Amino acid sequence: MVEEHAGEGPGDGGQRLDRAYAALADPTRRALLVALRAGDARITDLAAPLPMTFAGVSRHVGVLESAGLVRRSVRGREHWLSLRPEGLAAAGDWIAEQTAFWSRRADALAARLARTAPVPAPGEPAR
Amino acid sequence: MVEEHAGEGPGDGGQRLDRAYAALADPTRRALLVALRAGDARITDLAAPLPMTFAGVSRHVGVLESAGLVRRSVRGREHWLSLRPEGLAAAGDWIAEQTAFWSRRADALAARLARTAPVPAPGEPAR
DNA sequence: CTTTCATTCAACAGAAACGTTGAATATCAT
DNA sequence: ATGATATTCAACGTTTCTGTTGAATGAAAG
Repeated sequence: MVEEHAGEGPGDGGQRLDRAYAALADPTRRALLVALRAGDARITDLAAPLPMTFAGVSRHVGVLESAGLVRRSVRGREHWLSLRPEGLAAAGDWIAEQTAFWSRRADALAARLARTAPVPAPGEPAR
Repeated sequence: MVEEHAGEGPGDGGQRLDRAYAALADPTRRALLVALRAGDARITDLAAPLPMTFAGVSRHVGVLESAGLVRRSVRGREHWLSLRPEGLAAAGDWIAEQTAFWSRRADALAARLARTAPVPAPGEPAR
């Protein structure tokens, strides 16, 4: 038994998640993802508006790629980037699972309170 | 105008998000969050099962705290940690917003395809 | 008051990240 | 072939992270 707790996508030991969150932790990289919502783009296109060297952006793109957040398709001399929704979904899922757990606990607690005590005010924070 | 694009929680320039994702990028820190789902705990309790120095864990807790993912309440000589759902929610929201955007686009595209038949592809990537 | 417990702090070494520069590679255009 | 374009790669300096150690602080217990 390997203690596969708390939804770290099976297989990797959470390294996928490590890279995804590390990738998202940089504002430039988040900006790249947002830029790609407008449609696929070459690295040149992405780099143009950014206050950074082309090589710098190229690196960031590499990080996003190996985090599984973008896909690259090489077309001759130009590399086209596109979003990879599954990647972000995976990152979102871990968070979702945590918050779901909390909600469940919160609900259970609320239910228990509602059962055993004089209900203070429906819906309102019971203070 | 400051280009408040794409849901970076107003006020900070995304630094809150930076820290949250950076915090989540570390497996030890994620483990701490998971551990806290079982209930509030002192740093000693959290450190016990981890293959790391107490001081090391203390540092990680500090990171989680300044990322807004946990709350600390000092009680005499012991520090009790609890989860801070709003923190994770904020991190989750950015991701959710992105994926929502994609879904909307995907839906629109699907609808268009269904309506107009062999439309090649909007924008560049015409294969 | 002295000891134990819970925690931080400071200094350190090693590793990784960020961005730059200059050179290398491969593709397209003439 | 020549030259321009799109991109990576390697090396570098700086900064930030990770974890350790040893000392310092402060509260509880004896």
